[in-house]
Amino acid sequence: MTDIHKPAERRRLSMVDVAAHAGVSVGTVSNVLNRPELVAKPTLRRVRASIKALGFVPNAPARQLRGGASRSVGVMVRDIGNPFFTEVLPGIETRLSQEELLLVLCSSSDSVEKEAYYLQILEQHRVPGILITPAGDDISHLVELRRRGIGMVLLDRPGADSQLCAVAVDNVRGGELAGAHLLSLGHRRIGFLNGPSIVRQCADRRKGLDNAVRAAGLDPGEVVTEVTLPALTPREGEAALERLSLRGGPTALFCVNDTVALGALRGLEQRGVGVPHDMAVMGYDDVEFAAALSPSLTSIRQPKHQLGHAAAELLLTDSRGDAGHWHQEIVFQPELIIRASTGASLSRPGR
Amino acid sequence: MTDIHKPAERRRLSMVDVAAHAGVSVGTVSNVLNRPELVAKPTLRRVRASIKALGFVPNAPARQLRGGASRSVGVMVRDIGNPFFTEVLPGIETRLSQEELLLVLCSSSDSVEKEAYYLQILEQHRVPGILITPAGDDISHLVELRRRGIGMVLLDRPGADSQLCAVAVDNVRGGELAGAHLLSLGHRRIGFLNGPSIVRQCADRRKGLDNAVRAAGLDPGEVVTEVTLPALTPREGEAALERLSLRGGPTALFCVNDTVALGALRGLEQRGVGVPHDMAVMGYDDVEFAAALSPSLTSIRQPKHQLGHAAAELLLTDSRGDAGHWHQEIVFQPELIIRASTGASLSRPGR
DNA sequence: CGCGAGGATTGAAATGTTTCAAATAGTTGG
DNA sequence: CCAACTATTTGAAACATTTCAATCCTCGCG
Repeated sequence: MTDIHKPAERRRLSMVDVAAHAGVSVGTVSNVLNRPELVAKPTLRRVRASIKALGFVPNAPARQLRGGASRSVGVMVRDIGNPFFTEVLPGIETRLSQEELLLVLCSSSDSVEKEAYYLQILEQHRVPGILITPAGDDISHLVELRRRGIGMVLLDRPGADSQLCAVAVDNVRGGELAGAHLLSLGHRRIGFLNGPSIVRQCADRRKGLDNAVRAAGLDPGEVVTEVTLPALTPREGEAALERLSLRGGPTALFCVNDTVALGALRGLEQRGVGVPHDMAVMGYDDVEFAAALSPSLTSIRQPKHQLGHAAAELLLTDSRGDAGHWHQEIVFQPELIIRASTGASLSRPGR
Repeated sequence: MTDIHKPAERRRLSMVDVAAHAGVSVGTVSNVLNRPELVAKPTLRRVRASIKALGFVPNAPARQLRGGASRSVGVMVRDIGNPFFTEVLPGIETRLSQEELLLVLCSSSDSVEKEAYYLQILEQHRVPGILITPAGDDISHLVELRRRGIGMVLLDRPGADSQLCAVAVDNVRGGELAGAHLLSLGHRRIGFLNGPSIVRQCADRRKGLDNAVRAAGLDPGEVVTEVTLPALTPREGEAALERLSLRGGPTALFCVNDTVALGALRGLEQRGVGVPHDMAVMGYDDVEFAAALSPSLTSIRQPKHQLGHAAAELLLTDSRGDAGHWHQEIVFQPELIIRASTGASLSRPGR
């Protein structure tokens, strides 16, 4: 007969209480929880009954204090609002939940300081690993964390020369695909709505675009007009149009991601600029909604779910500290998805 | 001169090491960290120098063991892939990060078992609070957790009779708005692409739709044809069209959310059904991309950022266990956003 | 010169686990 | 009936903190 008289017990139950209730030692209770095969059947039953009767819930921090690393991994993104991350997250979550790992989500909001702050907290929590899309260009602090024993995998960012594992999509190649596509349609003046060039992905896509222009025997300086947005949101995408002379300016717009393209599309419609006739537009990422936009958006597809899954996988091996594992880099290839917004069957851009 | 000879020290540093290095007791080190005002200036300097020199990082689990509750709150969503949650998350994150709280993200994938599993882990971690969109209809287990001292706030779900705080948008009202809009355009046969009715939001929106139909003096059984989707994804939205006799069937489609509407739009286009002329379509949530779809999507707007922010706020007061705080419910009002997909200026649905 | 006040520091208990060597009980073979 | 095992169980140390009563100084004042 378990009978709780106290209306609201102050102290939470511990294994000591369970042990007393079941008439065994704490060591045995611990064994029931962690190595039940060592415990005799009847004892097992009895202890389990006590646990249930008392409503005992093990204390994870205490466990961890003794045991070592935590069961949560950190995932740091630059902006949770970005649908790209939303589509990568399920891939990560799927893999982590298989390992019964908790996912601690941090958003650096593109601030190096906030990133540093969160990293510090994660280290204090003794997480076994961190999956991160760094806010800044310098990743030496990440290498340092890795050296201190925290698994570290760069997400959507090449590890390059550094000692870090990385999972990325080839952004230079993506930029090339986009550039080549627009050039093949006859465009010779391309507006590039880009993010800040300290963001690696942005810089790489620009590089790819330039490569494509040069490959066509043209001068990037002549062909490409870049507008740098402070943030990759629809609002900024729309606002960026102001800084671009629409008439007599570019005949095509390459947006550094679909979110920006969405804003651009909205803005162009308001200004009565027809897409793709007056202006071709393409995005990047091929997020879920790209195909359903008006007009449907040509984009560069990234295997987002796979990206997340592979990153999680790599993090698992990295944080296990498997011998024989040094840094590894997985690079996925982007894919050009042609849709209406670039009017692929266009003879020559108007005017 | 701090000189580390060991190539890779096994044991991590603890406050004991810092104390030794600085020539003080551990108690003092602790004071430096937690109540620096109690410590004499020179000592403070010395200890801080030692911390830096040794690279000491406090151990959060140990801290918590002594101190009590953790600095992480749980956020349980039904599906991280759903853009609705993506747009709610920033609101939550903003508020939590102000309190220097970590956000542990759990996705129940609409499984009651997975939800229960995660809740158990969160309880073990002694989180001070949980923000949750429950997977099932029964929330008694949540009330129980609350009783055990874990702050609990229902997200996007009315707390109703129960003892829980809740932040929600009035889904019945949303359904009414949608229904009234379609009816006012002359539609008399409405297809409703709904989710499983155990999901509260789905059931409520249906109820609202029926209300609107009745308010117009009509019989919901005649007007509404519901198709129940197993999951609220574009894919399922598209597939659902098969189960609806498009010709001679409904003249309008109400989709339980924008993600489903996106799929429906895609499917209708493939089948050559013109929107809004042959079929009016509306969604729910008014997510970021709704305005830019082809055609732009009429939807029911929910104040998503506010929703997240308010939920986090409520959770903070609830987990502080402030006296004078009992359960509180915040209900936001949805708003009808009319766009092209319902062809608002339509005389009468064709055929 | 002695005393008390008050600031600074210390030492040890307490937190809830896990782990492991040692103790105990139970069983089998001789 | 004992020895030698084996299967269980136990008790205490260890983990890294925080907290708090107790101690130690150092001044200032009478």
